[in-house]
Amino acid sequence: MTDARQPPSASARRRPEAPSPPATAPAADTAAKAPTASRLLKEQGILTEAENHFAQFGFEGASLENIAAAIGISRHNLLYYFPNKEALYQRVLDDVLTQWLAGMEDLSHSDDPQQALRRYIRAKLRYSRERPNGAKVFTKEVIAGAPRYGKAIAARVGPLLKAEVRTFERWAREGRIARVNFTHLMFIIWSVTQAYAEQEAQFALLLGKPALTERDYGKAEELICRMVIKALEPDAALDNPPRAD
Amino acid sequence: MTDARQPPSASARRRPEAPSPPATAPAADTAAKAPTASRLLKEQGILTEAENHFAQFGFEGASLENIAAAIGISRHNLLYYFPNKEALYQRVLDDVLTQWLAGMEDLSHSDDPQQALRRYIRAKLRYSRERPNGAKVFTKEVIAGAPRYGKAIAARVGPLLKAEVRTFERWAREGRIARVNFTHLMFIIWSVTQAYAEQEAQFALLLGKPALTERDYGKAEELICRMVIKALEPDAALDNPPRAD
DNA sequence: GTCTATAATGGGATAGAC
DNA sequence: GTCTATCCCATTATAGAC
Repeated sequence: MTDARQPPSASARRRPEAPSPPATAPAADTAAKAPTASRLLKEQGILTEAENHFAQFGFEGASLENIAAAIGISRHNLLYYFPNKEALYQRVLDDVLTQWLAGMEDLSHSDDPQQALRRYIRAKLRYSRERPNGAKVFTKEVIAGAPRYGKAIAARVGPLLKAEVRTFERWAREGRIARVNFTHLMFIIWSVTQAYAEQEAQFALLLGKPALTERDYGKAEELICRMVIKALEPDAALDNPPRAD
Repeated sequence: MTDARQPPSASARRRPEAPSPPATAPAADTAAKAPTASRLLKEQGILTEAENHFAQFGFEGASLENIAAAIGISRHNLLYYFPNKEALYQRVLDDVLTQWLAGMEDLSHSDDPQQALRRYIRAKLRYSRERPNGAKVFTKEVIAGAPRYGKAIAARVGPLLKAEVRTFERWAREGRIARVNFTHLMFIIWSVTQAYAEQEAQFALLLGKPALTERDYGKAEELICRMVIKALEPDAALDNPPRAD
């Protein structure tokens, strides 16, 4: 953890504005809130830092003061870009969820169960590795009972999960996979893949390493895929009990 | 406490001889100062409430004021029983870890891989159901990078995990289970079983229920066991198990 | 053991400077 | 449009009085 936290110096931080305004189409949208590339850039910087702090301290524990200080701006400057703490938090979670749901849609559109699952697990693990703090913020929110983001989870994840389960059930009817409880299967896949983001510190600690390597993630992927795919291997012709959901 | 951190030297560990059990750390303070029964009772009440609050708000977010108020005492009365927030937090985590490690020791002492794993998964899921807040506090600590409890994890979990992996490797040598990465297998079992504590809110939300029922936990247990046991079925025809080393 | 005072922190609103 | 300064109020850790 780079803790090169520096006190917010009172020195004036004059950043020259973008010297050349986009002369191409300035009049396209007259007074419509121009996205202003520099603003988007700064927002992104705030969001990244906020993700780090929310991941480490949770919603209550994180402070706007520290988030702002970590990127060298004042708290009031931060509040200019996001109206309040809650809005900043919601944006962080929105972005994480958007990334995850993209991977889930891919899963539904495939037509080869094994390959689709392998791809999904691989993608989810890659997110965990590349953007662990997003997963951490999400899990902390869920642990607390999803008091601030529960509605968004129900609204955005619920429908996709149902579609996913329907896809699995179709595959099961076609005899391509065994009929297990597919909802719980998704819960389990989520849990495991996210654990490699959230608990990286613990896993690395127990492996005696400073951090997990690409090889470690490869081993995890191999084992997770093995577990999922073996569990979904059709039970041959032993018996095919139509299991109640 | 005891900084028994040892690098996982694969070289210095040649003999599979049964190692002397690495003296699990005695649970916190012993009977050094004869605590009265009423004091123990009050301590337990504080610990239970602290577990709830730390689970919901994290270390930074929880306040001694609220914990004390929830059980009808003053903050200063609480501070009489626990010197500060940090000590209270450590005690909560000590108690959780003690419970988990007991289940792990049982796993090592069994002689039937399948039965042992089923029992372990069932026990871990039962903990998740009966005492979800302990798991939540633990996971939140790990998510934050284990800044306050990392040493205890390394000292208490590490040795047991190694013993566990050695047991699995013996079973694999005997051809009773397939040879997978057993360390990651344990990581995965932990992640999944704990997820049913930490993420109960999310799972229930997505199932459209106010809370998970015993049936839900039963379904989870069935699927988790299936995944683990199928993944450990010896590959038989593919490559013959290495009978002797 | 309980109650109260103080200092520090943090979120938020408003006004105003570049 | 972007950023800073001042004020306000709630919360809380800590210390000390009773």
